[in-house]
Amino acid sequence: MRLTSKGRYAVTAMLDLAFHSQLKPVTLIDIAARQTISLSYLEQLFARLRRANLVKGVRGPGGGYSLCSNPSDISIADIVAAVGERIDATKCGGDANCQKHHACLTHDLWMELGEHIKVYLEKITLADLLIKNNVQKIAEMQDQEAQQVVEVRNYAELMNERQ
Amino acid sequence: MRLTSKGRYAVTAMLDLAFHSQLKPVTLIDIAARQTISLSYLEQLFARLRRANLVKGVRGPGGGYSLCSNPSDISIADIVAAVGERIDATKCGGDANCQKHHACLTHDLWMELGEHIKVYLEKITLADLLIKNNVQKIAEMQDQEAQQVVEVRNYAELMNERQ
DNA sequence: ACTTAACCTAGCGAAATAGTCAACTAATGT
DNA sequence: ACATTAGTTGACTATTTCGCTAGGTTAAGT
Repeated sequence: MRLTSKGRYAVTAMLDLAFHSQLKPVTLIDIAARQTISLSYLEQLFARLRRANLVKGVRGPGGGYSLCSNPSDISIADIVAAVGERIDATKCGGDANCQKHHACLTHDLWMELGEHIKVYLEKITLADLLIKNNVQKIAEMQDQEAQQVVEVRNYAELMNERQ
Repeated sequence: MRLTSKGRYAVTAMLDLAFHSQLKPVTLIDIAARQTISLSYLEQLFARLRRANLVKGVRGPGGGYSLCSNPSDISIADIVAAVGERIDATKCGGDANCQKHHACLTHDLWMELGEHIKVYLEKITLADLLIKNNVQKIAEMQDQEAQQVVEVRNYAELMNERQ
């Protein structure tokens, strides 16, 4: 079992999407900037999220990604599974052949642990996270910082043109 | 977060120990044979278990390892932590500096998940596993198989001597 | 002395992670 | 029509960890 940045990035990006894609699609460039995730890596993750029917992409100017369903219908378990993070804690993947065709001494323990975590993550949806106080505060701060970056960039371009 | 064979082996070995070390210490050779774990790898794991005061080693013939406390006082969380498996699911290890000195959008989610798993594993002790039907059945079968291996080995040695 | 088994250290091959880089295709605004 | 934006794909890579091997040293029993 393993839960790494891959799954964390995926959930963070999906949450960012849930926040900002109400009106129009959100570009990966924006998400990458706000959440400080490598753009190329995000692209890989979103390829998987799209294949799992969690997001849809719109091409061309003004394009980007948006959610396929309501935030209340997308669980953390869905997202984590979509990017291929293994929640299962057994060695055998549930086949009960961990030790020479038989189950190992602790097979049941890991099966139950995996099931436990799965149920926990299935119960939490993007909508649950959206209404959390802390999440809203952080998201607002990120928006402000991103806005400042845009302003600095525009200012720099302006000065460049004047030269 | 990550739970690999390292933690699984450690718990399995400790459970084997709880089963067989009632009367006298158990050698890692026996555990390695019963649980099909590499002996050298087991030695590394037991070095950590010993440093965490979960087991004590007795050198010399008739030596081996035994538990430091009652099986009911040793939780799975203790064992997993002793061999250094990270249960924590955050990127920052709880420091809340996942994103440029601040907490990332999903920091709380991973904190709570980690805490949830920790509590779950803290509640399960070696004694809980010992009384499980499945565990007893598997352990008995392993004992029989190990006994057969010994008999085959003795027979082979006997035939060798006759040559 | 000799065996047994704990204890210690260094290193290795395979796999996975967390990316990067570059080229390609598809849709849109002008 | 054409440049721009956005998404897709694939190959490549530095780094880390895992599971394990190989070799030794130390301490205790017989």
